Amino acid sequence: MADLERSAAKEKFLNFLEQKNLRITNQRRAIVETVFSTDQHFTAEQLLEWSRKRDSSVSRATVYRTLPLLTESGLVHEMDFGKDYKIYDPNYADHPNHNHIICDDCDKIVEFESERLETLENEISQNLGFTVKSQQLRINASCEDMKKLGACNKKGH
Amino acid sequence: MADLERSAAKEKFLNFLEQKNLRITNQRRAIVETVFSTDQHFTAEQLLEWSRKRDSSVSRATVYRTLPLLTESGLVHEMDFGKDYKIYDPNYADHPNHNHIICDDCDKIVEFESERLETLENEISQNLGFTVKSQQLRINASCEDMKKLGACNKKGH
DNA sequence: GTGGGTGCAAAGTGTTTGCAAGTGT
DNA sequence: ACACTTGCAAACACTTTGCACCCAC
Repeated sequence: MADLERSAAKEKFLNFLEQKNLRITNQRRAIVETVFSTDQHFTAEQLLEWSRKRDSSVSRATVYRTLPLLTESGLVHEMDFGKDYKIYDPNYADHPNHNHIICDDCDKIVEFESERLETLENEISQNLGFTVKSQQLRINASCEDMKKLGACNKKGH
Repeated sequence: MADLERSAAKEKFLNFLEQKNLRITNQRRAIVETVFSTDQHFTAEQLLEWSRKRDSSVSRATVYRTLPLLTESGLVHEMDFGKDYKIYDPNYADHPNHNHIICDDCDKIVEFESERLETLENEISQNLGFTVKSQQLRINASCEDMKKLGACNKKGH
């Protein structure tokens, strides 16, 4: 579904590097291609592992140094779900205001958007005298219905 | 305002310990009294510092070992605002569904509650086939209006 | 008395950084 | 060539844990 969007994102990021006079190295290319060839959320460690399949010379340091560039470019979103590592979301540019429900049983993460929610958030913030820069709604839940349908995989990842 | 609620919370926690056959030591007493004598959010390190004023024998290890008990008891809420340390909120029992706006400029945290928000969240979750266990809305914002009123303290802490 | 609790310091974990060598432009 | 990048390993910041001693019950 998102093949075109993904290669567009890759393109955008390479432009972003150019504009900042940053170099397009083989390692960065491998990382960027990895990021924008998946729809999945990932951790820094996963990104390292996957990127190394494309270019085994990619180091942990380079991954950690590239992630801030990706988030700064606005194409990837950094999230915190209360685990001790951060989770990155490559779908950010397409859906900048999506929220997440996490199943506490199987760690499944489902994204959703809601205009009503956004409107309400802006309203509340304005009443409190703030200007919203970003919002993040995190709902921890159990997907009981999914379990009944056999879709909740307790084994986690 | 919350003096009665706070000593009630302390009481509840001591009961919680009893029920689990855990001991009420001087160190735990110092930590608990510290927690429930403030309205402020705090970090583990701050809790250590404050607790040591009551009992200098409190160690970092004991603080870190007591915090999970406090959250397990439901009287304190653990939160993650994307910093590299966790923030604890002793107001949880009184207002279990409050949300937070963080001013990115001065790190000020403002709590708020909204019934409409809760209703909306539950509705969305149900539609997606989840049963909500907890929700956490975090809004990052800038308190420009507050600055105009002189209430935004850029110096942070 | 005994099983849980404590302080200490060492170990862990995810992430950042100093440095010398390498490389895109 | 020059400045930006890299890999490595050491450094970091926060949190957890092994151990021998201690103490609430």
